[in-house]
Amino acid sequence: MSSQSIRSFASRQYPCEKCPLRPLPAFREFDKQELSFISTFKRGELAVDKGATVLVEGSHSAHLYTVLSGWAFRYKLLPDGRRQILNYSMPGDLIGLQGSLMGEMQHSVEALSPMLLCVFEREQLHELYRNYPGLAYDITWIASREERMLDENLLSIGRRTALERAAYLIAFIASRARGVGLNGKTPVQIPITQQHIADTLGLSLVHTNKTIRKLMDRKLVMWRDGGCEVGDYDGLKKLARWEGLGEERRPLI
Amino acid sequence: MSSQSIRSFASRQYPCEKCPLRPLPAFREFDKQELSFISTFKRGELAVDKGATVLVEGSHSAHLYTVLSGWAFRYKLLPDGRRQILNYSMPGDLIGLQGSLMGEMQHSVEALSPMLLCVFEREQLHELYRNYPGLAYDITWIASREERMLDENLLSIGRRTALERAAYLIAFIASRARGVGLNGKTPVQIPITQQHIADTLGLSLVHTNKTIRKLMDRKLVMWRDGGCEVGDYDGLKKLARWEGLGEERRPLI
DNA sequence: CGGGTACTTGAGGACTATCAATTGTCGTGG
DNA sequence: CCACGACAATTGATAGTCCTCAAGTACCCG
Repeated sequence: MSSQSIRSFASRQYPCEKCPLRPLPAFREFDKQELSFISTFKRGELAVDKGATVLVEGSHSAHLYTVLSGWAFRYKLLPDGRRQILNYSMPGDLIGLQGSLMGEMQHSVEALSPMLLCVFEREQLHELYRNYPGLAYDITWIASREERMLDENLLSIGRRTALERAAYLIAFIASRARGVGLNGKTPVQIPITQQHIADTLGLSLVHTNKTIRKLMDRKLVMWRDGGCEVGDYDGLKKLARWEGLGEERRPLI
Repeated sequence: MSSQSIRSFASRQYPCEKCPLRPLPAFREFDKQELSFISTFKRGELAVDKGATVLVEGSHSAHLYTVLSGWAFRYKLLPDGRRQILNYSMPGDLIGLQGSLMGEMQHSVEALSPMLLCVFEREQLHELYRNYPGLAYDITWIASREERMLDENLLSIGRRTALERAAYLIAFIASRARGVGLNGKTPVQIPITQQHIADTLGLSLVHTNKTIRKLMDRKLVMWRDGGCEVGDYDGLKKLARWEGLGEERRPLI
């Protein structure tokens, strides 16, 4: 268990009205009422360091977060320490919804990079459902989107070969990252280690390394500066037999 | 693709007021208003045969179902035919929510036994959100529960050994089935073939057979009448290192 | 009886895991 | 500036798991 610091800021660097994410084409327009409610809903911002554990399996968190910046991953552990990464979170994604609804967290979340999170009170979720049916619908939509991603991951781990899996995963993450403008300069830099990939794909670290090496030999991906970059997005999709995620504009809570 | 008949009944054998599921201890109480709205929401009943395809990936279904009786499974296919079973549906479960929210179905659903389904109109979902925040919350809760099950399955396929996976899956299904009173007589009879188990666990049919055989040798499960029965539930849980799903009472839409 | 489906079993080979070591990078302390 | 430890990536060897191929059995149904 890591003990990296979690600092919270009393002040808001990003009031909702000036949310840096909302203008992105990936997100749908919100009307004034909705925006002002979200602004009330937001309790503050939380900055966490790389490696910090944001949420812990088994705990009862009173909060719910939206990623403002940075990357994280969601995972579960077996009693003997085997780890399975379930999905990744990046800007615009909701963290901790499952815990808010079901009471106890059933998975943990760890930051892959420094992150800035918007903090919401779990308690106010009821008010949201009572007074903002549109937002309530959005939250269900977001849960459903997560489910869809899990379905894809399950298909991948269960039925794709190691090489296809790796290709799928990298294409999938890169595709999501591009959707939220994480490709400022060159291709997106995905800040993960091969151990993360191994724990996502259900492979050993050694075999993951050899598999990624094959992708690199084919010039489909590059591994630089402790992270990975896509070399040939379409090549990855084709190898993985993956259609891509037909992402329409989505809500941002 | 199967072409078994799907018959619809104009009449209702089970008006919501006499729903055979609602009295079960697995489900939470609903108030009168909620019940009467659900009764309006319900459009009719649909009877499908074993083997029938209830929903098809890629289609735009106008409906959403709740299982009244029978079993089904949700799956995805790779272009070359490899199949991954994502989860199973049994009485009380919602089918097709993802499709209703996201437009296009991203997975297919096939009946494992004859089924009776309550049919709802996707269109009315908005009215539900507008006027019944409690039910809206319930629907999100249900989506979240599905996500939790997928998380567990992902952990299983990714990090458990073949033997543990099989033990987990059978314990998991049996546990859910018991929750909805499917153990009328003796232990629950799970109406699946070894091919289904193989496609759920990400294993080949042959290896699945050998794995199940080991479970049978240990008297943890029995295979009879083309279905499987639990021989030693706690033994399965222990072998799989699985805690069980702490199921509180849940909503029934 | 023939044909279909589901379950079994054995054998050989492909794919992955484990073990053990090496390399390279980076930040810290001498 | 270099030694040092920590971490990530890499590689080779060996063993084990799992897949594919190929048959064979059992049962049900027309």
